[in-house]
Amino acid sequence: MIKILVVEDDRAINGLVCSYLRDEGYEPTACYDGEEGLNAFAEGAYSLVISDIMMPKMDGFALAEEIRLLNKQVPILFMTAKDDKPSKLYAYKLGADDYVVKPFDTEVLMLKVAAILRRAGIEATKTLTVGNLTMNSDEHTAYVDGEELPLTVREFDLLFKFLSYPKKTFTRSALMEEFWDYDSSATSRTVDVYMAKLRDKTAGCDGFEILTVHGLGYKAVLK
Amino acid sequence: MIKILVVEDDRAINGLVCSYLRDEGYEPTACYDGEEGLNAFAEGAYSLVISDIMMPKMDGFALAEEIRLLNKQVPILFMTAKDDKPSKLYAYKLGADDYVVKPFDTEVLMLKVAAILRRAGIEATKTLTVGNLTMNSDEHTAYVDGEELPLTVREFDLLFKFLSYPKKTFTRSALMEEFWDYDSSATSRTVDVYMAKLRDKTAGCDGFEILTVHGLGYKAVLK
DNA sequence: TTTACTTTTACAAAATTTTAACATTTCTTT
DNA sequence: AAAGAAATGTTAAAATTTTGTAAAAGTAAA
Repeated sequence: MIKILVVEDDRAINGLVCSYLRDEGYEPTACYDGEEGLNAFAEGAYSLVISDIMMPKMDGFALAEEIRLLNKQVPILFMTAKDDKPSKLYAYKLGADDYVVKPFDTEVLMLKVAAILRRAGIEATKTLTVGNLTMNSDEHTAYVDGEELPLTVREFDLLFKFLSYPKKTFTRSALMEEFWDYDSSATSRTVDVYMAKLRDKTAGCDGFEILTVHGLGYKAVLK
Repeated sequence: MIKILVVEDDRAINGLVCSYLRDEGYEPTACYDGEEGLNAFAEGAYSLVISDIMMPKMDGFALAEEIRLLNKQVPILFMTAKDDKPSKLYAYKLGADDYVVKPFDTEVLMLKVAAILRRAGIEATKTLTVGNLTMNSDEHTAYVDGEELPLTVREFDLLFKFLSYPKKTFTRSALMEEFWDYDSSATSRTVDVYMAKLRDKTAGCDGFEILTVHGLGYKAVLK
């Protein structure tokens, strides 16, 4: 699933954009100011940031500068009412990938999103890379240092989920609900067995670690 | 006939690529530097540009920029010895559709060409060659080492699909949806029977293998 | 009807999932 | 700090699910 961060203080516009993105099969996260956006970005692994420019607390340009410190590659798409050249130029200087002027056609926005992702090589191969591990959800394969790491479907799904949301703690029941059949009678201890398997199989990975959150569940943390 | 512009100063490589393209049924035009390539592009209606990056007179990036002024859509595929990230990113920014690093496998290049044309909605090749197997979708025929391999319609369709998207995993239901009648009541186990048949019939093929992705479906991998 | 192809069926084989038992760690209470 | 309780780690066998395959049964075209 391709995660997109939407930062826009106008709740109506934010909701509209997110809803269209969801319809297109993306996984949007809504934030309502730059500060919130930056925090969210630091937490999750986003493939694209769509941001307004004029916002309270931290404007879009400041947000982009901060994001660039964290990640030099993630594409950024600005939405703005300003149509003057200076800010456009500034946006491109910050490595913005595109620029839509409000009011915009949501269809145009979706096309731009698809184009940006394609250009960034994200859509083509739905891959996730953490350290020396690369996972490809199309191929359902994982590679460590270029060598294939055999994972069963359930192992793959769990690991992909954990690495898509680094630092987030997942409870056993949340995982069971998401990845097991609703009528599965399996014990939640089953999850523990999978965690042990994943820890074992990913022992050679240098970019993350699966930690136990005693009394709650598990999480992956980047290192 | 699909016209492809090949811009590459190394005459040996240029000739090789053109010859393979011709074998696949395309109509390649050879140019030996960026300037020549740009002139040729302005003259003819090309469906795809394959270009080296380091060339005399005008390099591949400059050529791509010029071509983008003339045509915003034509797919561009770069060939290069450079494997560094900056130039890769720059290439994508220019709207490159793909990127092969020299020395490359001509077979891989042909598959990429077919994939790009398919993505661009341009009618793809009628023939597909993987190792000693050649399939022709027009005639619905397959040849292994020049000898005809008898395949039924369904077998042909399935194999052609798998080899068009090597490494991609296809679920049984996705295959049923694509190749079986909407009202077909056939079990998804039917797919398994076809896989067994294809494995049997393609036992003499040396370029690929049909693998089971337990719990998901099947995929073809090149070897 | 014959022929070629498709689908089902049934059983074997393989792979994965789950359980269960015991070991270890972490937390809580004293 | 120590003991007990609770949660988690680990492992291998058992249970279940998925897949391989051959042969029978069904279908449609020549």
